[in-house]
Amino acid sequence: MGNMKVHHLAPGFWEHEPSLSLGCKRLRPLAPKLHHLPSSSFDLKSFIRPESGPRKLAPSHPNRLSHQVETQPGGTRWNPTQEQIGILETLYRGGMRTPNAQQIEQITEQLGKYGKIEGKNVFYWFQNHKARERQKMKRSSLGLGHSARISPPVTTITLDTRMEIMERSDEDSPYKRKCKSWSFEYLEEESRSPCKEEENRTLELFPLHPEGR
Amino acid sequence: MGNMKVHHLAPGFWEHEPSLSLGCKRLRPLAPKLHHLPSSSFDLKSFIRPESGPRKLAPSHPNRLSHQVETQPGGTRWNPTQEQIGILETLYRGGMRTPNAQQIEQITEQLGKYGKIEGKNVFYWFQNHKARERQKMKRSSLGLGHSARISPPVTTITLDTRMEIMERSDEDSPYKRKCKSWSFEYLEEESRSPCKEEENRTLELFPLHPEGR
DNA sequence: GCAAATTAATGATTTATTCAAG
DNA sequence: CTTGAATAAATCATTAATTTGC
Repeated sequence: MGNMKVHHLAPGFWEHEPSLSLGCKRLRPLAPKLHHLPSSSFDLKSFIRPESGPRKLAPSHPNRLSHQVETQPGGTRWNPTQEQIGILETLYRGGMRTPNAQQIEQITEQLGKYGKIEGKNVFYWFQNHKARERQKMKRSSLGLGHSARISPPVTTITLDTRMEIMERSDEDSPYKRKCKSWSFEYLEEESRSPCKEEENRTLELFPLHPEGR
Repeated sequence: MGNMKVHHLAPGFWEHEPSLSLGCKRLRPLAPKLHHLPSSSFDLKSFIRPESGPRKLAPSHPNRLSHQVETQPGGTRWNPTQEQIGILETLYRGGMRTPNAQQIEQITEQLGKYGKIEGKNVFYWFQNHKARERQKMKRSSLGLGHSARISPPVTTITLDTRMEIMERSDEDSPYKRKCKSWSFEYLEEESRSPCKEEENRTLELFPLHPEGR
């Protein structure tokens, strides 16, 4: 549940992503966690946003970077630029394995300077990279008993504000649960489906059986 | 792990649901829970909209609701009310297995009438329920060969706008990828750790060692 | 009758797999 | 074949429901 998180409607709210829409789907991030108050209204409504919005983030110049088309065409999947990968790997080597929402947000912001990117891409990158390093390691361990027990030198990198890395365990300890936060997002349906014309049908929610089990 | 949750709301929030039951405990009680708060807030506020305000909606009467106490903010985990579960099960029985973002949003909105809830709770509920039904089925299949091959009647449920149930496959076909939704999540530090006082430390991002192994 | 201790459920995360774009 | 994206399985953790001792 998976994991998810949130917002709304007002125009111009979510920032993320520039316009677009097209075929793509968007997501929504959000949801912070809450510990305390949640504001009342939830924010849930927000989930989806269709569209467009204002963007934000990358302030100025989108640096142009390496390749990457941005225009976005049909939007498909994220295609990281060299710079983005370099930064991510640096972070990974630095010990980061499962960044929290805040960290993801900041990393995304940084990487946004080099090309289009969303928080989920960062999230997935770490998940995949971690998993694949693990496989790779497992595979190679079979082949040889060499151990490179030495841990790599630690480098200090600074990314904007308050981002810190947790301690690094060479191995990446699974299950180290602490607290967490979330964000949820969702993609939007394909919607290519047939009629969608009716915006608010106002149907009723559930029909029957109120049973509560 | 804990986390999130929260509740609170102003008095008169939860509403709906009047009556209730009391003694029944059957399956899930209702309950309110809450503890105090961890606090922390992230700022994802950016994400979310802070609403701040005490707005709220629940108009009128603070009905007494099912119980669910809100008082405490401490958020913990979501505790579904009878009504919420009933609705979710109805949808599940109707064939819904992996609602998309839009659907989650709408379901959340509806369920919000019966108690506090967030989109992620809905998302998780479907994940867990689906998985646990699967286990249950698997377990029982071992015991007996009886088959209850009959599929439950299909019910068509409509939720507000454009929400339709997808076809139902008795079994729930895995990997039927279409679009999806996501979730993001992450941990927040325990923070109980020693100093955390500095909000913006601008720490460095990662410790060193570029070597990743 | 209660409340601590135990157990059963089930909400929330994390890890493992799989699918598919490029 | 590499790797971004998603889903499912495995776990962890917290709360409801029971049980047990006084």
